[in-house]
Amino acid sequence: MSLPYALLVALAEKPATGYDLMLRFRERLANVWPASHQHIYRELAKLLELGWLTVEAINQTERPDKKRYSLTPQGFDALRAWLSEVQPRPAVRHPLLIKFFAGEQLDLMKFQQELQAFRQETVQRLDHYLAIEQTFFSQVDTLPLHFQLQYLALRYGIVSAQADLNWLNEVERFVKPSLQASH
Amino acid sequence: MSLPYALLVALAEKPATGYDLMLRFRERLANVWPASHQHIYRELAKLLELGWLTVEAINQTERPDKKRYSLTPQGFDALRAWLSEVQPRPAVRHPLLIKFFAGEQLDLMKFQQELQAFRQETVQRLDHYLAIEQTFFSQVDTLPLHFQLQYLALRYGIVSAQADLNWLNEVERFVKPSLQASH
DNA sequence: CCTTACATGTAACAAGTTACATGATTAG
DNA sequence: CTAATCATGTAACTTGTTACATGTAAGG
Repeated sequence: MSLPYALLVALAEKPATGYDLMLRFRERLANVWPASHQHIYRELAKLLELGWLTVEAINQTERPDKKRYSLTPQGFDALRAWLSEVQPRPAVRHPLLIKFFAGEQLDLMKFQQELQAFRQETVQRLDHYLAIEQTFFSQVDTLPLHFQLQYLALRYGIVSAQADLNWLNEVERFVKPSLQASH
Repeated sequence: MSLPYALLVALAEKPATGYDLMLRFRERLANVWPASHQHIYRELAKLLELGWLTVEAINQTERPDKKRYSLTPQGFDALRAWLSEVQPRPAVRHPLLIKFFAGEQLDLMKFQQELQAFRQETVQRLDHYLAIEQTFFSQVDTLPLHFQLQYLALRYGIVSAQADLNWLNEVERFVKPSLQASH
């Protein structure tokens, strides 16, 4: 739904190949809109057919040939139109939360382990984000707006991860006593 | 991916028709796993074919006939197996966040409006959750564990919505000055 | 020698959304 | 009279994942 526009955003900043886009998505947009190379190539083909992109073939001898994509004027128009629309909040489907409705069927020991795993993953993700914050955005107030905005997208990741951890603490306060009572 | 198991969870608690399930999903699982009636009916058919459910036809005169689904022993086994596996954290794809990478292309006035819209929606959602918390869970410490767990799923919604609002405050601190500077 | 980086794709499948379809009853 | 509730579905489409496919070069 939004992947084509995420690609337009990336290409509006700078023309790129599918491979470049894959790397950029992995580095900077993993938190915002994860995308596989297969998916990216497929969408690029569609955008090309829509006339929103143009390609330029680049022949290389040492490396495989590549294709550099850029926005056409229609591509820029489509992007700006999308940017002006209010986008709906995405539905969050969280498998872990389903388990909170399983009642009797739930094995509390296993459940506790899963909560631990989720916590660890969240801590790692948070540390990763905090490291980026430190190295790239310690002087964020002096940076131009477009960098500040990227910083705020990172902050979304940080704030969400911290919220998840706070919630996990709450969960433990309820689950731990029951675990001990049961044996 | 997880919808079939969400259905098993619901049916393990109490046998139900597709319509019942749609209502339960709308009321209690909207935050956890939103699902349309079409999707639910389709998945029920699959689960039936897998042998995880049985149906019982109920003929009515005043209302359309209905079908009540219940778990088979295999259904219970499949559910417990799934509950014991660690589920991967879902990828969050947030269209709004893409806009934070749009730089020059972004119309700051429109963007500000979208942020306002997101804030309003989030406030409403939060109020809704807080109302549920008040009316059903004010005595949560005295409730049995399976209700406490459902409460914690609600808490996830509350904590996430509050985190979103905190983040929106941060965003405004950066975006508002730029808006004023630009005219 | 093995893995990673570079570079591009096709095909099959799974999951979710939207549109269409039908038909009775009840509440405002 | 109109909308909502009850009750069940089919079909087309979009989006995302996984598996398969190919081939060179550089680094450890």
